[in-house]
Amino acid sequence: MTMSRIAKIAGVSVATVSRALNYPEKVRPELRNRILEIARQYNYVYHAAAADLKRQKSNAIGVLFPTTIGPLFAETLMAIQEKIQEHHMALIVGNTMYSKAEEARLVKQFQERRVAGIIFTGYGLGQENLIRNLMRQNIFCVVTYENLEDTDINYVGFDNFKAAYDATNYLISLRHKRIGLIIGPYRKMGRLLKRFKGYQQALKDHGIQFDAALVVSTEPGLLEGKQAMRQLLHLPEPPSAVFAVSDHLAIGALSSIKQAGFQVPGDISLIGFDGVELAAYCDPPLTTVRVPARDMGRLATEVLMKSINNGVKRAMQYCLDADLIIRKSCSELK
Amino acid sequence: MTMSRIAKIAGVSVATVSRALNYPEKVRPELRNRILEIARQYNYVYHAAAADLKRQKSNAIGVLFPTTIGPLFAETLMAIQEKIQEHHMALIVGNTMYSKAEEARLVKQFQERRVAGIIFTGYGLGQENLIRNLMRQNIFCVVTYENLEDTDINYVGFDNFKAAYDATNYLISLRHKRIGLIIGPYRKMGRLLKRFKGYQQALKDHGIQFDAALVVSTEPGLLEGKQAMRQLLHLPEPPSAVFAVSDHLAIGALSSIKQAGFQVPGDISLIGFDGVELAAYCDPPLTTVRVPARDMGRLATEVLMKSINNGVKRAMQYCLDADLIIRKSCSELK
DNA sequence: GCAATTTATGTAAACGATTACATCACAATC
DNA sequence: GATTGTGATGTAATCGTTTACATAAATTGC
Repeated sequence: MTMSRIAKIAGVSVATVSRALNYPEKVRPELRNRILEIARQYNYVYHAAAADLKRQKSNAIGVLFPTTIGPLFAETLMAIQEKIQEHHMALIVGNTMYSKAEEARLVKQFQERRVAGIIFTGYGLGQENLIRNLMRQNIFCVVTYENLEDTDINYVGFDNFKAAYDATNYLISLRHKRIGLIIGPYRKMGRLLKRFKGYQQALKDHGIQFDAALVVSTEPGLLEGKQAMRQLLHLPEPPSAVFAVSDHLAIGALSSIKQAGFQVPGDISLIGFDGVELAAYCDPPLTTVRVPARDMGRLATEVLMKSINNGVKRAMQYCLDADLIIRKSCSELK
Repeated sequence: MTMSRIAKIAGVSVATVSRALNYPEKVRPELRNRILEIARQYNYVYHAAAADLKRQKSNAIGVLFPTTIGPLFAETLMAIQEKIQEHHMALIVGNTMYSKAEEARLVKQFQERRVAGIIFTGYGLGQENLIRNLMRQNIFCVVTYENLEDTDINYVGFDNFKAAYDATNYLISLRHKRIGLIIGPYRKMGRLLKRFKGYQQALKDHGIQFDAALVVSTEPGLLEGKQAMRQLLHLPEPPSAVFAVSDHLAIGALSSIKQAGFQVPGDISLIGFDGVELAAYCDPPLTTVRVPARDMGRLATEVLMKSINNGVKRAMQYCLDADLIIRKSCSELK
């Protein structure tokens, strides 16, 4: 079933059918209803590809994630999803698996489908040129999880440096001096690097010597957190507090600490990052930094929609708050 | 940049350009390279919509999830993702939010995009007609998380009844008689209903009287698990063991039990469902039923690809194993 | 009652690929 | 050397919409 077949049956032109379907107010109600009725009867299904071809754009938008495992990205994805569906658009997703090549492939795929826009989630280093290229091709982009202050790129992020600084600072305020850091592959990822620097700066600002032996860089994951913590525990002079830069890492670390027979926070204070709901259900409930995963998703999608509907305009940039959530996993050093 | 522009520049016909791009072996190497080079130079991007229109199908496939929060579905999604990307296809995702209407809207969207197939993840009740309709329109479907034995529908699932039966049975083997059940909205969802029945049957097979007061049906989620457990704890005669039919519910329940000052498994045995990695990192590590989330995703995608490539054929149906994983959260009733 | 405006509909040309079919050159066969 | 076969390329129709423009009919204003 196609519009022209419907047109034939209704004894009108395809233009009228198209209008009846897309701009109902443009066709006389009586006729419109007749057309709609025929479409329904014959099970007409709109052919998006044909429309996309003619209109030279689609109503699909692409989202790029490193991975969707881990509750954080899943929340952002969910928020994006909801907004997208509100706008009756389609969402094409891709996982880069932290690989540049895979990312390139996916972006190409998005271009081939002529997506209206792309949301980059927590992207790596230096995609700025890629994004500018896309914008030039009229594909609007937004970046989440980062703040790209001195660029002309849309973003909805938070201050990774400050968030890590605050967390470290909190530990210091509890008199901790030997503070371990368990962090993802920060050398490869802009926002992790910023967090690393936030940690360093907090130490520096309080006259605490940075000790490379106290930082473990690892892949994200529960097991990795556990292993990293074990490593820290075996240090000649183990830390009295640990900042695990993801709740998943922290939960892994927690299990390692308990297994070694230590108490949290009695023997070791532990602070996480992300603020996933789960952190509140740990034993003890995990102090953490809440990153605005849902809000970023929501806002980023809105920003994208605005860009798309109003043409380019100037960059829209939002830096949301990431708040320290104090629960029970940290205590003052005796 | 379009094929015909490239054709003009190269002094050949569009057909040749199309062939150079799609069936490289069909055009003389020298000419092919010249065309490819021009395409590269002029930043040619393939126009998927145009091809889809002409070919009357797309290389996109749709996936439907109730929601993507909760680690389980996220894992399945990830597995699907990987397979899809291996096949160089595009993945359109939609969240039904457990709503029939939303599901219908998304399916329509998929149809409009002429997806090659749809993966239904853990679908509700009686979509069988919907699916048969889609198949008739040449949109191949696979259902995961369910086994639809006596139908002609592709599925890659596991035996929900048996999985729940086994878990309950295990508790019974530890001499428990009052076994609580915390479960999602089983009245609305086929697979939850089957699990409920598995629980009932296990009781029955061991001569234990079913007690409706011991089952709490709730939305999935940590908080809900916690509340449900609280409710169970306040019973005049609380259960000595609880089967929480999702690890998330179980973790919520666990926190509730601890908060009330009871021990797991000393006072109350607890068993989860799903077998997410996280369950191993609880305190105590959670005994659970491992559902083959990744495998279902992988296999379902493969089944779909085969359907698509080979035309319809007979239904492919796989019932994978869901194993009981015994850890530390259950003990024998004294 | 006529011109001017508005509203409803039709006409037809795109959009950018794919592909059946036609053509042509050349090699292989007897 | 005529015939057949093979491989490379071209021709042109087609997929199902959208939309600028044309036209016709109805409404308005004076």
